[in-house]
Amino acid sequence: MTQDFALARTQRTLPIALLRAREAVMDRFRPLLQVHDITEQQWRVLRVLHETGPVDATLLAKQAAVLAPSLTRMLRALARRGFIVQSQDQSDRRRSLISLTAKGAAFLDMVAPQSAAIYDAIEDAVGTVAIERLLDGIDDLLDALDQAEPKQDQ
Amino acid sequence: MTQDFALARTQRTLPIALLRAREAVMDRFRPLLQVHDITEQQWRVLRVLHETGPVDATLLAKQAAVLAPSLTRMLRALARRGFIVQSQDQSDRRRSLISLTAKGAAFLDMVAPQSAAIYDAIEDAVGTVAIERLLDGIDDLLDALDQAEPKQDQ
DNA sequence: TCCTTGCCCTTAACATGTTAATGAAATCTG
DNA sequence: CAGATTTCATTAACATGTTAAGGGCAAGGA
Repeated sequence: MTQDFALARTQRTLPIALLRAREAVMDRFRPLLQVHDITEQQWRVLRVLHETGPVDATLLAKQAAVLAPSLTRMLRALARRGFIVQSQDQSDRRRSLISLTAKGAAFLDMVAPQSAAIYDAIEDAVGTVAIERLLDGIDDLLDALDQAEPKQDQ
Repeated sequence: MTQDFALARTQRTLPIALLRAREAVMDRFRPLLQVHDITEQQWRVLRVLHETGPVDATLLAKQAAVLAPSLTRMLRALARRGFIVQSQDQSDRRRSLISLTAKGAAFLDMVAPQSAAIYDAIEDAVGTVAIERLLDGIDDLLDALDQAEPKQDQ
């Protein structure tokens, strides 16, 4: 009873394949994150903050690919550790500006080389060209999908 | 301050790119899942059960790409709705065999065409060839990663 | 100005992700 | 066969995903 109707084989569908790929990649990073007592999502938030400088929560959430309610909780945790500070935007008091602290930047500088080394090992194993092809394929997928269903943002 | 040290641009790394791709695809399925009051993960479990027939929890978890503790909770919910039944394997009483019920199969048959239609729309938007290339690229990634770090399973 | 609308962030509630620990059963080892 | 080890499933504890709702603020229209 392999495929006797309209559904594709589960292992050969985008959602599961993308999920598996992500899990396989993240498995390489998990030990590092665990040693430094930080979650994958928190690490993404810190990296985006480093890249962009102070930003409001909405943009930060989008860039780090976390949902707003998750970000609210994570910021509490990151602030408790002194990695970020949150201040009110004076020109629009609904907005909250999030900034990396010196302590947060130092943490990033400490972990970044190890993170980069893991990524390099992945590139060695998979091949830089193959990874670039994959990233390009994903970009094309994203473009095609929001071309077909044009959301208002971006 | 775009990239002044070892870390790559976040938007151009495998973990985030794979996550975004998955989100973009799942956005298409979410309305359907919501209408039928089922989660994405529960839908995966039902589909795998349909494909494979009765299986033990460990294999089911692996095929559906969910963790064992999550599966335990989900099976409780799916059993409550009468979609699956759980029985003890007599040859190994640690194992629990999970089977799709007639009601579960009927639910699958009802939702499957709509799910397939959404997938077809995605294929139309993205292109079958591009999707196949992406899936092949992911397969290569997975192969390369567990070649480099050979786990005992599979 | 009032008031409606929309946006930003937060909270709530429930489901899943993640790791560690546990009990029960099977397997291995001496 | 007894003790140690491994495996299967579950539970626990905490973090995040997901949707809905709410409060505060901004912008626009009558």
